[in-house]
Amino acid sequence: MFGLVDCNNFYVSCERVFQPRLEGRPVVILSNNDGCIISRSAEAKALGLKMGDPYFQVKEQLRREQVQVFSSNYTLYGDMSRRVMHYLGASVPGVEIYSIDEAFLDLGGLEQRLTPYLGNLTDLAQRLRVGVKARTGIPVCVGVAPTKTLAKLANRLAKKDAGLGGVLYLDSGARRAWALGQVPVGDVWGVGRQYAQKLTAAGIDSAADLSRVSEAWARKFLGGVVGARLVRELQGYPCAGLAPSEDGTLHRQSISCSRTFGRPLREQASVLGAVSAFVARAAEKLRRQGDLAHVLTVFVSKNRFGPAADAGSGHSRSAVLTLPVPTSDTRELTARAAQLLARLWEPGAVYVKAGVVMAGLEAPGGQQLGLFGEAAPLAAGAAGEGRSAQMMAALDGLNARFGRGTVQLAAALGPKGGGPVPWQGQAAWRTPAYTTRLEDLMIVK
DNA sequence: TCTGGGGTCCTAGGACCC
DNA sequence: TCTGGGGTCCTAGGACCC
Repeated sequence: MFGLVDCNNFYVSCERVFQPRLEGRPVVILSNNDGCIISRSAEAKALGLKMGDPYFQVKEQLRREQVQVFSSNYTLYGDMSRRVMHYLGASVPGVEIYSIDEAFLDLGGLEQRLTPYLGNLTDLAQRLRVGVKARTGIPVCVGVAPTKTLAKLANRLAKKDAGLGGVLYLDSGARRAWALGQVPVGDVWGVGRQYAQKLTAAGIDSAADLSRVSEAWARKFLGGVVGARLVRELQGYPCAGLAPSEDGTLHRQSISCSRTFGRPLREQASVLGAVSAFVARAAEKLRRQGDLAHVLTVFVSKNRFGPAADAGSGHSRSAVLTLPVPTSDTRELTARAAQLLARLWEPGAVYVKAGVVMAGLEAPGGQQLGLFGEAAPLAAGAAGEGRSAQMMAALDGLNARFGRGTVQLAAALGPKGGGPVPWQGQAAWRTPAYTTRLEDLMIVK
């Protein structure tokens, strides 16, 4: 049996924890660069504001309706997320962190172990909900069902129907059938815009309808094996297990960093500065995960909304490099990224965004084995790697202690003589890092 | 003027190998 | 005339997720 815990309007909820005056009022959080709406309170949703609405398009409405607007504060959200996940991890046998605001729970066999005193899985889910709220201030809903897909569906209903008290357990065939009938096919986990269109055109409107299509049909029209699994999961046959997240962190298979610039850039030096800063950030994440990258990608994008951007595609170009030796050294990665950027560069072009992706991640050590598994005789190289690791550890230590960007490569610095960094974007309404910066600690007088 | 960022998995096709 | 069948790796692209 799976549980799915989902934080309600997570980013808004995080802000509300530290600003109780926001309770009951419409609140939205904006994406990086204050570009789009990415989190909305229930009151904001009721005003018709949509996920992804560009800020400049709804600016007037926000002002008129006195909506409280905030830039995103990922330092705060990340820390709040850790607290929620830690509590969940301490409360049930297995937790898979699915995203910053969602976690799957392993509730297998738990029903049998619950005593009359402890109650059933609904009671357990209810206790978790109350516990998270009491310890972190974050409201959550819980869905419980025999498959992940059904747990997501149950969670969705628990969130929508206030009468359920934030928890829904699909404990019988009858209840599952009822739940499937409640949910439009486009709201099923794994059905996006394209598939929803295809499905409704075929007369499949609800999750219940979708649960009745044949496997062959699902394979043909819903992306092959993915679609087949999706339908099986709706029928109650689990196709995915729980992958517990060790020590409360998420291990990723690729790590990236990308940003839309504060303003369009046409000078290669400026874009190189941005790319260097992105490499530094991504390499930091890479080292925190304890991995080396074998594959490096750099991409640059032109404005995809401009008049020239017909057909929508072709606004982005990327270059990929398989590194001779996997690394997490910012200096090595920056040099390689600069080469890739030079390869991509179109003179005269105007770029609005760039990014780097590190993939082919592996733990140190494994890559040095020779053909027959023996340690390769790379004494000099190994010593070099030791020095590199020491240097990077020192870099990370200083930046952790004195703030991000205290020590960085010259390539990632802004223009000489200070002034605004050309690639840095807007964050006009960012709240303090209440929980992670001593200077930002809330003082209660 | 202004339209996010960071992920996952799967498929298909080509090159190359034995 | 006949035109294998595995396998790998790589790239590009598509769809989805929060």
